[in-house]
Amino acid sequence: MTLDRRKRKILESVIKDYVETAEPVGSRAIVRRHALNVSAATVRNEMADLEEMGYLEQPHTSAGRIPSQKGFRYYVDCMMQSEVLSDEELDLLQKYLQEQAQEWQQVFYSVGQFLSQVTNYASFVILPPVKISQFQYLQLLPIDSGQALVLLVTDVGIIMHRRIDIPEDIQPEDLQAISNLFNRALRGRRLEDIYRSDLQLLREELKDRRRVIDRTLDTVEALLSQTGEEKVFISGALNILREPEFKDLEKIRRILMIFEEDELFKDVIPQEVSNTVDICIGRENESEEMQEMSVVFAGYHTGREMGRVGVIGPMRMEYWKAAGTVESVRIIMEAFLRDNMR
Amino acid sequence: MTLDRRKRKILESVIKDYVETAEPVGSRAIVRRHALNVSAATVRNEMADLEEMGYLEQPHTSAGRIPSQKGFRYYVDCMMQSEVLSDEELDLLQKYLQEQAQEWQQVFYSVGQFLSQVTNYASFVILPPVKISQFQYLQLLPIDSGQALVLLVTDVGIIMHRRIDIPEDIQPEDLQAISNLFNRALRGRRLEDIYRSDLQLLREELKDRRRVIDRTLDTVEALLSQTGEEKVFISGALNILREPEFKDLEKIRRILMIFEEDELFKDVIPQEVSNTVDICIGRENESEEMQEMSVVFAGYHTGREMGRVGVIGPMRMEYWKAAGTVESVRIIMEAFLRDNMR
DNA sequence: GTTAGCACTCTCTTTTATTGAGTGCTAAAC
DNA sequence: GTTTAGCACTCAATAAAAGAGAGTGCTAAC
Repeated sequence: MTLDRRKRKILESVIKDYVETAEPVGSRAIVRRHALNVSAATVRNEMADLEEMGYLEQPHTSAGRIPSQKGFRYYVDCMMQSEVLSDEELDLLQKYLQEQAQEWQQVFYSVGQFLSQVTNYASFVILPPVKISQFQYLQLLPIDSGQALVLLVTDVGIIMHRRIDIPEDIQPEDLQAISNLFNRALRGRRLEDIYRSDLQLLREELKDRRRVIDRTLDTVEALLSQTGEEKVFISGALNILREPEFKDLEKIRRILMIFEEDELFKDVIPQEVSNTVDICIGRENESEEMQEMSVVFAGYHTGREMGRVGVIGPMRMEYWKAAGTVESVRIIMEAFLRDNMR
Repeated sequence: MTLDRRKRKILESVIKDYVETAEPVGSRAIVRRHALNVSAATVRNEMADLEEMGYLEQPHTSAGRIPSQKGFRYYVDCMMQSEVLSDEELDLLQKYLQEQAQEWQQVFYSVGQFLSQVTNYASFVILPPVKISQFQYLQLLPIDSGQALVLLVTDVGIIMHRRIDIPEDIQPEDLQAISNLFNRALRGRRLEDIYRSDLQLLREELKDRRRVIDRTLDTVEALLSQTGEEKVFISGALNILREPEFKDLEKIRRILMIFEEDELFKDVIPQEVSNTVDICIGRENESEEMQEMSVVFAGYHTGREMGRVGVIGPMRMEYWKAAGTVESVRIIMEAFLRDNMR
């Protein structure tokens, strides 16, 4: 499992060159471009060894070598040095964040934009599901004669709303009373608990009361029913069109469709995330369609919840750059959320 | 400018076959597939005429003919019979609308989904800019100690909100008083007028009053500053990957990037829209990137505002189907908005 | 253990033939 | 005058053949 110094150097050279050129790398090219003090023939012997060990493979007999999935894995595990963000990139990220600091969701969007711009891969930011946060506040507001707004605010300041019809004769005080009713019953409860049980109880309790209460209950239920979903921001998905290994339009279409459909996409990214950068290479991905792609990602905390952030690119990926960028972004984003939001 | 019966029949045959197969159409194929009571030689002569007149063109000498842009234009203007939605399609549209009827914006999204699914082209729905609608209602709501929500509701029920910091000691009644202040001053005014002038006046008038008022003014201004944008829903953009004429990945990327960026996209669709279906074929489009695509669109009314809806596909498009579908959708959507919303 | 040398392999590119769909033109038929 | 059969001709697309070149694996010498 452990390789000697020279083999490692050669493996690294193959990876670097292949990532850059997308072409198989030959022995001569390696001695020329990387200061190996040996001849091409020696490199050839070493490469033959590396192939036998499974770290390299040959598209056909008379071609150079390309790194195998196992080769990338070894590199990532045992040799890679993450490349940290440059000062310019840090400035850029700060600018992105500054500009869009007002709205909670905008922060994630900006981070995604930054990630895809800096890495040239598709980036994603998956927000923690809303259902874990707490009910803080419900307010019924009259908007028009016969219409009211049901407004629901969570402890992290997420706001949901929907309009309902109400009888014309109802007074603002009544609406306020109903709001208070809900607030007394639900304040501080987790949304998922409310959805699962509290709402039922409340419904029992309030049976045969006013129509508006029923409507409100229904509306709250409808609003909560969506809180299980995790919002996804994807940027730079079209970058894969630039990768020379993707020529098959039907394959591209399938991948882009996953990027388009949040529900599909979420299943592509592993659920269990740690706080450190994790990497799935090629067939390590569970998803059928992602067998030729790699995912570099990390979990991030927003208070007690956890979201996921990362990039997706071809297996022939600049892992060092991607890993460093994702890691930096994770840290800066966490800090930003802690300091500027709520 | 006017073609005799037989020439029209032949032009139509070429268009139908070419749209279906994406291959140049030969004289023999025409007599075989369409019940022309003449020989291939006759058709050849007619086709030569049509080519000379500019309605057909030949990729190379020994190929069949394909319709030129002018040919499509003639067909669309003088021969086309729009194909109305089938009963199943109408049912499907109803289902889409029923399911998503709750939220104003969802309606447009559903309509877009339907359009792209039925036509297999990319669809778009451009919403009228919010700024034309009227200020109905502003409410300051305390959420947390030191935080309040500024809530702005328009006459068509669009809701905008943002959180602001407020002094801890401020009372709910104060917030209500400030809300009332704004409401008295702004109710019924158009958002764009408020943004352009009223807000300035109000600022003068309220100078040196409480900090919260200032904050609120700033927030309202910030909210209104975005109301000039027209929201765009696009569906089925990836359908273009299926069209055989699009093989060049760089070209595809440029087109998809336009679909991704609302600001770019809006410029691709003509501004002046009537209430009937309009068609831009190939180079009739102003946009550089859309020279090989066609747009079938119509304007729709939502009260006094006007939005745009339509589909985008290759020049080799089923115009009859697209035009009929867009027209039906426009009518049904207008009716639905009128009856179910507000 | 390392390296020069060389035969060998296999893709990629270029060249050459072959095929076939489709045209345009001419002359005869209607 | 219009239509049609017939035929030579054109040109892309496909297939087959030839050539070039990058790179390997192996052998033998250092």
